[in-house]
Amino acid sequence: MTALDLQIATEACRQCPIRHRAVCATCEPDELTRLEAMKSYRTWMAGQTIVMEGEPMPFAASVVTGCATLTRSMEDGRMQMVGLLLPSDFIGRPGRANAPYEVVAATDVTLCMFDRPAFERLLTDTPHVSQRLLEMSLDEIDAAREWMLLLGRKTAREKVATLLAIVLRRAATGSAPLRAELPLTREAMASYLGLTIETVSRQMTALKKDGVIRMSGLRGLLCDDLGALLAEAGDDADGDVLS
Amino acid sequence: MTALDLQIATEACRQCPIRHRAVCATCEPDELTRLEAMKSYRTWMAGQTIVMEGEPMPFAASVVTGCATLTRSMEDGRMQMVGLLLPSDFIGRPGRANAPYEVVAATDVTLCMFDRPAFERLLTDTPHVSQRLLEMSLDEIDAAREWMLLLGRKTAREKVATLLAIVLRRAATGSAPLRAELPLTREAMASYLGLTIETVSRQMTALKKDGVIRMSGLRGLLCDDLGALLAEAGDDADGDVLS
DNA sequence: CACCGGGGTTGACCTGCATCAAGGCGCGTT
DNA sequence: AACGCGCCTTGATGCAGGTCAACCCCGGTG
Repeated sequence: MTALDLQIATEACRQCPIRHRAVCATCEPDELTRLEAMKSYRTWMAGQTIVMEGEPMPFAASVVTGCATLTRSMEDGRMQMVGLLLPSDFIGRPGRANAPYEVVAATDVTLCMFDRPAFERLLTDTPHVSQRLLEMSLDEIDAAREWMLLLGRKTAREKVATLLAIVLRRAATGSAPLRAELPLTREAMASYLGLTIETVSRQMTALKKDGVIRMSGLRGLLCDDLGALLAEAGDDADGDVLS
Repeated sequence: MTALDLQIATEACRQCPIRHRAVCATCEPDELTRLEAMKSYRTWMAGQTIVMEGEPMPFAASVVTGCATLTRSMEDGRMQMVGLLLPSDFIGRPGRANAPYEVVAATDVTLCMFDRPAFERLLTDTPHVSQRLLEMSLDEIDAAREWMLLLGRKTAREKVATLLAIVLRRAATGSAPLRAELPLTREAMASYLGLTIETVSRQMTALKKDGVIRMSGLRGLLCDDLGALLAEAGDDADGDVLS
């Protein structure tokens, strides 16, 4: 996350704590003051668990900076990431006290947290908030469905290319070469894609060898030709993935 | 769908057109009359396309009887089912005119359809409706995440067992042997599970051979021991899949 | 009756990814 | 410097599931 992004996030935070992003047109003054009253900030370091699977989740929150992951696991230890939270994404569902999945900080992460009971009261009181939350949920459903296509039908190479494209898109600075900091370890990438670490690694080197991407260090990702990357991703060049 | 189910569905329909299911506690008289005014019914036959991928979708709807599927496809023809709609499920997102995926009738299917502009007006007017829709969306997100775990990490045998368990659960009559009519062809099952037809077929015969399930005809599914089936599914015996 | 066509099953073979194992690189610690 | 530890890469090998092809079953139709 660049200094500019941080500034934008905090700027927006004054405007609309739920989205932590550009002003919400429908924000109303009384909602904002009530939200202000119940919010608090907290930071986790990369790798720390924010909520354990099945544990009570006494808050709802939105991501201010950094990156967190939602993960479901099976008894024998197999794991699948089921949510990737970047700045402005929202965690926690009203009306459910327990988290059905583990929430982990992928990078250092700062959340803007809302006391759950107070937040639920706000929801029932003010239609605007629940409508905005509805919209965000619908976006999330679309993202999840795109993700299912990836998990169910794409090859390893397409999967990796798709993920890299998603990251580049979210971090887009505008002018080529596109440049982004990978917020995920190889392990997290594998978990996202339904692959193993080794396969992810092999596909990354293959994409490098074929000139589709370049790396500067382990985390620095550059791409001269997003079109080529999207072609590798098997998407029809739109890929409205991940809300 | 049995005659009893049908009766329940129509019964509930008078009560709450959105869910087409047990009475919604929060239904209010004026909402109901407005919903009544904008709704209409239509039936499709098994195999018919209800909405094409990318086409305009001039309505929102809820499933009254039968079964429909949402499918995303790639340019080269690979397809992945991303939604399975059973009675009481809802299709169509307010605020988006075009369907991002294909909707197909898996069995003969009857929808209760709402004119989209009118429905959107109702949404902004009455908070209850959007709150109920929010709840349903959140359930759908949870189901999608469970589904991702299946697509990303489960073996073919586990996938098939999981799907059969889901169907049995939704059709549950209570007493063993559990009995259900499979609403899906092998092709649709394969599409749901991210497998090929052949693999689904092989796993089905394997599960039969191992005494986990029995079939009466191609569509009739019986199970004497749901616990055994769930064990094969790799779930920790809860599996709150598919809302 | 023969014919056809659509859905399902089964077998033989192949391949893409997982698995297992070794080694490299960067970094903090003694 | 030497060591250990995370994280990543690379190679060798195996297997689950895809692919291709044949065949079955069943209901509809001329």
